[in-house]
Amino acid sequence: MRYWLMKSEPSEYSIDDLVRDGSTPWFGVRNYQARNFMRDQMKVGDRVLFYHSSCADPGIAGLAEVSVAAYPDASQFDADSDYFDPKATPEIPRWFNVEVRLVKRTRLMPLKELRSYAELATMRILQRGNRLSITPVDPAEYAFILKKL
DNA sequence: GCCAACGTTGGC
DNA sequence: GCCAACGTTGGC
Repeated sequence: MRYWLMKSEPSEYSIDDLVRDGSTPWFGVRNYQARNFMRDQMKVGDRVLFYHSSCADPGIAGLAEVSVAAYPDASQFDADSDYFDPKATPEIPRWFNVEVRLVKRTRLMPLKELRSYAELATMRILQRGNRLSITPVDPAEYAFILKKL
């Protein structure tokens, strides 16, 4: 089993939305590295840290798990969508998404707190210039975070 | 709103 | 295939 951190802007999709929906397709990722993680590595049952980004209180807001393996992201074919990609076709899709299911809402564990733990010093999300919206999390880092939540 | 970091685009 | 310009991310 692998562990991941997935960022979402709460103004777009928050932990409250996931509590309401139970599960959701993680569509709209338009970065190749993040796509490759979803398409090639994420498996049903993988654990996910749900992270709020680009907001007043960035941090980990809940736990989720991969509930459906990657399949072509429907929004790439939708001309009315912000995520439309004219170069993608159903025969040769370019973008994929998994689905994630809520495990539980947690307290908000702020970015500042994450930075305060020496145990998490090498976490991808904490490195300067990090922008990837989906990143692998080390099992030891995941276990440490779980203990602190 | 600012700005550093980084990915993508497109001309050559 | 290089690389400058441009756009986006995301914390502050």
